[in-house]
Amino acid sequence: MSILTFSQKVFELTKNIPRGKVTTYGEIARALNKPKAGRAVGSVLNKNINPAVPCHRVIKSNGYAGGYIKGASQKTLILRKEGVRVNKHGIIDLRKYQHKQYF
DNA sequence: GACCTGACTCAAC
DNA sequence: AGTTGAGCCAGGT
Repeated sequence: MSILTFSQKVFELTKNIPRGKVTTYGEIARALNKPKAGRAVGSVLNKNINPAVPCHRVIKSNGYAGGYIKGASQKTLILRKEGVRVNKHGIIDLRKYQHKQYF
């Protein structure tokens, strides 16, 4: 049993994602040994307001940006600004930009 | 404690 | 290769 709540762990892992890289909701879930909790991860980040937690770097497993408190368009805008290439269809190449430290 | 919600995922069409 | 539906989980009511 750990002292940190699920939410706290999600936030901590998200903080570790470097600029110019991304990870997926599912990956964070797997890193927490809960491979099927991707949806719960999204629910947690949905409430994030802390700028120290770069939740815009967490995207869907299919390459789409996914949701964002300020709108999905803002999310892709910030990612591009950080050097992540997002094609005209809003798709991000995970093979190239995914942060793999959790493995 | 049952019920509902959602920034998800993946196998199966 | 795009869509669909069922499964799953934490949190809030």
